[in-house]
Amino acid sequence: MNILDDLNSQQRQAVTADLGQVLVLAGPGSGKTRVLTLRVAYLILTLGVRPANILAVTFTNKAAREMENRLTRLLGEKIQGVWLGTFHATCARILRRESNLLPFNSSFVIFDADDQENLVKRTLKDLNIDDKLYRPASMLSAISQAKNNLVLPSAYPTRSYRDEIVSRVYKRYQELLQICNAVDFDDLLLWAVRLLEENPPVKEKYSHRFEHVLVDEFQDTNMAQYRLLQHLCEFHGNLFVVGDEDQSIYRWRGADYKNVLRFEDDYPDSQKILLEQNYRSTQNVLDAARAVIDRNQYRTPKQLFSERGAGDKIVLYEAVDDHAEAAYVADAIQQLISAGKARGGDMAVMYRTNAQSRLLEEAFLRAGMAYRLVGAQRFYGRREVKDMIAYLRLVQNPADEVSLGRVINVPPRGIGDKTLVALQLAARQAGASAGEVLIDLAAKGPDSPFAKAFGGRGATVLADFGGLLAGWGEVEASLTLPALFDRIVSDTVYREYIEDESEEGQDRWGNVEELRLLAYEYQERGLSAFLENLALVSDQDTIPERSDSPTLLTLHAAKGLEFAQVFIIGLDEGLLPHSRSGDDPEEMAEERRLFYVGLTRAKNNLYLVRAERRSTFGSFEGSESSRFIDDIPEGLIRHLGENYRERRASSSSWELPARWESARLAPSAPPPDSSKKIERRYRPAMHVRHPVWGDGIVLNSAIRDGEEEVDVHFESVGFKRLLASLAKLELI
DNA sequence: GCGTTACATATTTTT
DNA sequence: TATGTAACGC
Repeated sequence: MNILDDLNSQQRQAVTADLGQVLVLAGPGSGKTRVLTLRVAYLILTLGVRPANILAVTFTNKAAREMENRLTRLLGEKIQGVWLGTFHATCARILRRESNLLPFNSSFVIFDADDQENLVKRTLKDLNIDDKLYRPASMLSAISQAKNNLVLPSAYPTRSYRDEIVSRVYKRYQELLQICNAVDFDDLLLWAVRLLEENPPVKEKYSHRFEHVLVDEFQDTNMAQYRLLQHLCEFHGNLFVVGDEDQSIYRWRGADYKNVLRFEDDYPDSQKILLEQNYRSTQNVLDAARAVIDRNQYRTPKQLFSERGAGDKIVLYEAVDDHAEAAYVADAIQQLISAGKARGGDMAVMYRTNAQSRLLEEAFLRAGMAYRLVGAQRFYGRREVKDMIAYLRLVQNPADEVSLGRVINVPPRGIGDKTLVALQLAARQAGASAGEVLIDLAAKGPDSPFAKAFGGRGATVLADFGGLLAGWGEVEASLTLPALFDRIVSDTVYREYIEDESEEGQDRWGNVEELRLLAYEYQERGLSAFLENLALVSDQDTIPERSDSPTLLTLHAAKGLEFAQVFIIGLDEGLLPHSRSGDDPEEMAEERRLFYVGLTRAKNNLYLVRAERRSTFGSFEGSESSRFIDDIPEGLIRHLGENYRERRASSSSWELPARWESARLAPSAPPPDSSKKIERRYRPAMHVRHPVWGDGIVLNSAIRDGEEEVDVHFESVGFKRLLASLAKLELI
């Protein structure tokens, strides 16, 4: 069997493992995708399993596509029928098939993060809850967490007053989703699990069908996904999962690497196979990575080894400040390129937070160097793109009030807040969807029973909009998708609305055209397939694959990628590990894994970079070296930078061009004149009144940077820190 | 409905 | 620092 020829013994053991439950723990660069793909090929070619009886799930479209390509190369036509896709896409597929058993119909739309936020805001308004005290983002994360753990609104625990609020918001949020004939990302999983649990025949159908279930990145599964897998493989019991606890970096999205341990508990007869040979990195890189990750608990220790030799030492560069840090990176990369030691596309700069990319970009720009920034502004997040998608969604699903709210007055057609609220009210009372009311208004005009609910002008403009909607609905079946798209653009005069003389306007229209191009590809499959893909495809998929420029990206975005030269910047306490991880050991362990993921992206060289001082929100502060650096054995490191000037002077290496010093910003302005003393106007225990927050008591007051900062406890909102010069505080 | 201003806020973001 | 947003006034 030639597909097994190039495998090492561990890989071969995994690919040809006996049926039943198999857990493959695959270190970075150990060929896990290869093993997964070959396992599918092995099932089909050697064991004669029919493709339609195989389900393979991944987390990203990219991973799914990658697998599909490799399988096609191996199997050709024989891959036809394999269910291969992301968790979410797989669930959506099942839900559409079984929608008669669910509280929404098969034209349901999938709400993305943006839509969710809109809906939660509306929920809060509905329930008269202060969105300052109960932030939509925090409500959503609580709801998401509940869904990931399969907790329904009725079962939401109410241990505190806050829980009580969340519970009410969760409940109402779900009702609104249902009114909109929509589901959110988490619902796709949750509903799929409920569908299987509450309808035994359905579960039987799918679990009979899927003789083999295979899973990629298993360490990133949450409770809902884990349960789903259990149900789907219940009948045949063939569950093949591949993952690496050490690369679990999505805890905050509900992922629980402990599912790896759970798997072994739940399936005591399962086989466990470790892939420990690394084909990517030099031994020095692996040794450093291992030193870092070995400090984590609850994991299977692995002995990663490489046959690529020790390689170069890891460079640790300590810059004087964050500007110098960025300048060093840009310079070092330029030197590498001009010395012919690397190509731009071989290099990446990784950081903990997106904000860190700004200084890098500036440094690259100043040096006249091209770069590729991952995850900056998202194509699908652009306003004009979202607008067009909202129109299309309304055609498919007129009940979608979030999309309706988005575009009913875009371009402006005189439908304000009041009219919109009246419309929703009328719809609720009639037990109809907002879209139906609009269409009825358009058809019957003043004779419509709804006309009375609005002022004369309101009824007219709403009817006009309803007319548009109804018109699109009629032609949807007969027009191709791009034709429908054009019709909407022309009916709404959308181009004239966004395209002005400015470059920005041109860009905007360009984005709309790009979306139309995408619609063109969906001529055959139609509107609903198009919308589903838009919802389930991530922005990562829109990144151009090929480029010969260095890549700038977050550590999260780097997972699964590899580069010859890797720079990791910001190795300071507070940034990596991030201060938000606080003293929670689980969070700290995740920060460590994140660093580990970054380290193991490197094939040849690693550059760890930090700054003695960096500016955070305006103020300039000294920073401590990251604790993770201390974990790397001294013998693997070569020191450069601020603290090591002597060594630098004695070495004639290219890592430190003299130029970088001049690349730093001009000396900063002299410190604010401290001679002009500022008097403290507020003292503890003073009673004050704020125009917004009302009455409060001064807790403390201090002069900082020539400004008086006052800490006040308000009766309405609690603790606030204010600038005396800005806040209009009144003594009472 | 639009532009201005004041102010709060500031991780990561596979789907 | 710089950015987004929410309330305010026209």
